[in-house]
Amino acid sequence: MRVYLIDGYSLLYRAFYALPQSIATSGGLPTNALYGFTSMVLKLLDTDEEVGIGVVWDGGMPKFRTEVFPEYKAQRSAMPEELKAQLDHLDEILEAMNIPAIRAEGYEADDVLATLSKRLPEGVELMIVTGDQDAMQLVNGRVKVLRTTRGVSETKSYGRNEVIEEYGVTPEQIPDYKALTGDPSDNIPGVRGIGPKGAAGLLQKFGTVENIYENLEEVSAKGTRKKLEEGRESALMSLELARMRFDAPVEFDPEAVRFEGVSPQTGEVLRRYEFRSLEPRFAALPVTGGEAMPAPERLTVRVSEEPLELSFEPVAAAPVGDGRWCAAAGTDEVRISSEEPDLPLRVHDAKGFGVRGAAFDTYLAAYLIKPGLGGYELETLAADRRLPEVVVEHEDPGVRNAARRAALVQALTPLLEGELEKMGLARLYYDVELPLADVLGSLERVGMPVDADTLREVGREIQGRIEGLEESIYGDVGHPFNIGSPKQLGEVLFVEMGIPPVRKTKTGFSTDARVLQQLSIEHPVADKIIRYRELTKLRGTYVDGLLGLISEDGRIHTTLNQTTTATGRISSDSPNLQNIPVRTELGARIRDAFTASPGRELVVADYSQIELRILAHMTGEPALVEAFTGGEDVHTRTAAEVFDVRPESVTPELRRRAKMVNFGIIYGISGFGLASRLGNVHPAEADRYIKRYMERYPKVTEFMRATLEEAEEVGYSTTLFGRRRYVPELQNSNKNVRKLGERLAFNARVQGTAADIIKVAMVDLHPRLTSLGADMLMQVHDELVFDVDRRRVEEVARLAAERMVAAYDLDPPLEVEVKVGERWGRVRDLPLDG
DNA sequence: TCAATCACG
DNA sequence: ACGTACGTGATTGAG
Repeated sequence: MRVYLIDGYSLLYRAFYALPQSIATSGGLPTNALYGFTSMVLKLLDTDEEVGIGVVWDGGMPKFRTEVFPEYKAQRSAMPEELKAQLDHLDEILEAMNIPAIRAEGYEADDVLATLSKRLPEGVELMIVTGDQDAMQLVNGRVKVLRTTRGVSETKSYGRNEVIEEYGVTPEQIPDYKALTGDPSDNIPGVRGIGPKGAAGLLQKFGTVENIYENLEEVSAKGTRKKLEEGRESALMSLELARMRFDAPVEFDPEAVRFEGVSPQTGEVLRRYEFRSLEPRFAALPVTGGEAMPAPERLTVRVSEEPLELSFEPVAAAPVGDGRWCAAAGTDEVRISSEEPDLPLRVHDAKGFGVRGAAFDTYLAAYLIKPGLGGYELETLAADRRLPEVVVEHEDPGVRNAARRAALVQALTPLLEGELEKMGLARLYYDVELPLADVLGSLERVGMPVDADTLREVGREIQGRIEGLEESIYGDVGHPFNIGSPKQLGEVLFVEMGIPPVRKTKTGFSTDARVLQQLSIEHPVADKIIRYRELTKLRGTYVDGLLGLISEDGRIHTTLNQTTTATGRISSDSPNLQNIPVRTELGARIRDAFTASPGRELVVADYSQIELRILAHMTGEPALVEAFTGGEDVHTRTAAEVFDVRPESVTPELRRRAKMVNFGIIYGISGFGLASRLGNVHPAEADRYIKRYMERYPKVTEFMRATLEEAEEVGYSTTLFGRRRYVPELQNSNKNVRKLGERLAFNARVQGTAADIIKVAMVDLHPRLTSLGADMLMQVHDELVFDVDRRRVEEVARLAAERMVAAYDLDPPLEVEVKVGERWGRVRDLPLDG
């Protein structure tokens, strides 16, 4: 049997430094070392032969070497935080994969490996897996070293011949070799001035260090002899250090390391670390109950075909797929039902399965408990909470799966309920998120009416303009090329035409709108490219894209995601109706294709400056609160404060800058960032704006400080409604990542509170609209769109504005503006005074 | 599949 | 000294 013994820390460090830090879970946990380590293990196990595998770790401080030489390994700096954070998780992964850990108290991993290499039982061949060279001295007929190269993606196997080829000495001579050359990583000094070539030559002639010193007069080169003489003491001490010890209290037990398969939990564990690319490789591995660990508890579920009995208890359910459902009343009995399940139901993703009025939704609960994970699979939630595996006794795979899911939901519900309660999220859950799922489901089903003819007409006009621009651009450049390829465009502008590049991206020249804007002053072609980009964007995403998504009912039915954002906002996809153009003239014409249904008008109600009002409320900053309660224009007020002018002297340009400053504050500001948005303002100047803002609005400054202090302590920041955003970035050792964490923590409070407020308004408004025969069509973060009978426009507008303002008793109060029109791109103000 | 770009709040 | 504004989703080109 071939046995792989991995030098744990060696491989871990190698993986950590070889792989990019950008490998991390969506929750921010760095996983590069875990990924590299796991990938290597999978590589070793990718065989049909019988193998053994284990990981060898240091077992406490090695007394022996510190006595000989106190500075031993003193050079090694402390483990980086990002690696430390991964260490515990590696235990979990290896445990799940049934890979044993091997260590001996007071002995280093090297010593354990050395001892084991001398105690191989009959029929065992040892392969030592490591990222460094120490183990080379152990190589013999039955022991080889597998060393990682090029990071961890490739390996090289060292037998006796390979060692000789690379080092010029035999494996037995490696300690002597290191005693001469030294090894900085182990702080072995060696002999000053003797390198690999010299050491190999000497050892080829004399065999050992001892022999070299006994026959020093035979060393022909005078310089070398002198160096050896001076380094005698150092060489002998180094030899002591370089030799491994073979007396660790360990025995080689092939049965303990024999690999028979990974535990059934491995899939869940790897999924939790988001190692998606590794999944196919581990799927090929055999699975066992895992002798080393207690067999997992199983929950066996019986399925009955009898019709579901009515019950007053909530019932967990999952769809079978053919209109029937599996319903779990307890976790050990599941029934199939094709009845209407009017019962209060517990489900996972009610909206996704068309369930209304759910009593509990594990999907939404998991999101509130930890937003920003990117996915909330039922199986993952169950594995995270160490739920037993559910086994269903039924022949139909569809039924089996549905029954299993129903049982999991039933078992998870009380756990998640308890977590929500403990975290202070129960109200937000039951009063807002859970009812909101029904509202969003309704918006999706109703859909946005779209006028395809308008879209096609705008499309034709855009197409004409694109063709004209293409010709003109080719003319300027001198030949045709793919304007849509940033690579080709960069080549044309900055190489062929010799225009000095403004910025670089990771892969080449930056050609984004800001760069082109800057170039357009001297080079008219840049402006044409800007317009070309705008037009092709409109054509591709909004004309062609939307036309392809109009349903037979003449409407577009988007999907509204309730669990995707880190801040609590909802998002829209397939298509995204939250980014329909509005800012340019042509963009607004695309928006015109979204219409009211016949006989109706669109009513658009949006919160005015909701994020800045929230900031005023949360900070209690008088200057900010007054600006709103006094009905001032907040950007003008900020301009007056920051630029130190009277409000009536604020020019449009100053107001524009102040508006940027206000946005910057909400996003978490830096002078450089602000300057780069403002253009023609130096970072130092922008820094002064910020400094001035902080002086004029001291309570905002204090609030930011308090937010960070708390987030650092508890690990998350909260909205007014208690919604959390975890900010692991604050613990990162990289200063820039920590700075990012500060911005995230602060911004999430403001953006998240705004998201909470409009969600409350939606839940409140939806049933009231139904009774007035009006439809809610869309939510765009701070704005709601309604489809309203002409005769009821004013009534609905008043109701919407009133309920949106009432959603939260803010100080300064919330304010809502209402617009009306047949087309989304042409809505006019609807004054509602009195 | 990833990076660049750009649409929205 | 160093890298830099928050949150999304869709399209495109290129490896």
